[in-house]
Amino acid sequence: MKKLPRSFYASTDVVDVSRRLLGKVLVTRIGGVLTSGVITETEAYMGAVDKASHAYGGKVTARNEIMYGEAGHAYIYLCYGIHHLFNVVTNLKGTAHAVLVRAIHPLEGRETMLRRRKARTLTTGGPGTLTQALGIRTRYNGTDLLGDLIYIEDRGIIVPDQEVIIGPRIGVDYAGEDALLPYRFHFNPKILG
DNA sequence: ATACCGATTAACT
DNA sequence: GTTAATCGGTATA
Repeated sequence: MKKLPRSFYASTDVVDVSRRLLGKVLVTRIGGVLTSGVITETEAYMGAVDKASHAYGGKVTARNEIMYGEAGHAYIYLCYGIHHLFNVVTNLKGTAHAVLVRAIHPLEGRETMLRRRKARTLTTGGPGTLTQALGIRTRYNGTDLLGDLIYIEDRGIIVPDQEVIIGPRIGVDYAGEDALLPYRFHFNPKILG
């Protein structure tokens, strides 16, 4: 039940952070309501040297500047005009590395998540649906994950290497050869029991 | 000011 | 397999 420390995020290896986030628990207390889920899928984005990153080439804009800041903050942006995508900023200040959380396995607050999603069945298997379930929106861009609004806990869940599927990232075909990099990590939530 | 487009999803055939 | 929905970010003028 312990919140991940700043040092977890400040790692200079964003791909390693991406792998180690599997099995951790993403928690929100938005509107005072607790919702949470086990992270089951992530992707690493390697900043300036990654054609798939918003920070490719060292580009700085009002949208992506949070990625250049201190590790352990949330980078949240709107995609396709509809979906709020949640990322964790890693590495040192000035290095725009981040991990996209693509899927969770719901834990606490199922009723709240169902209501937010306006759905009969609770699916959180995509980067846009999980943020909807957890109440994450672009207005929380820049939130410190060591605070009490949005944070990530280690509850001792171990995801063995043999269960982890590694492959190319989704939806980044425009990134040329970088679209083929093995920066996507996921596992079948069935192993959680 | 105007035009193009996306780290997606759900509902189709 | 296909495609409409939808709007802020970004580039261009």
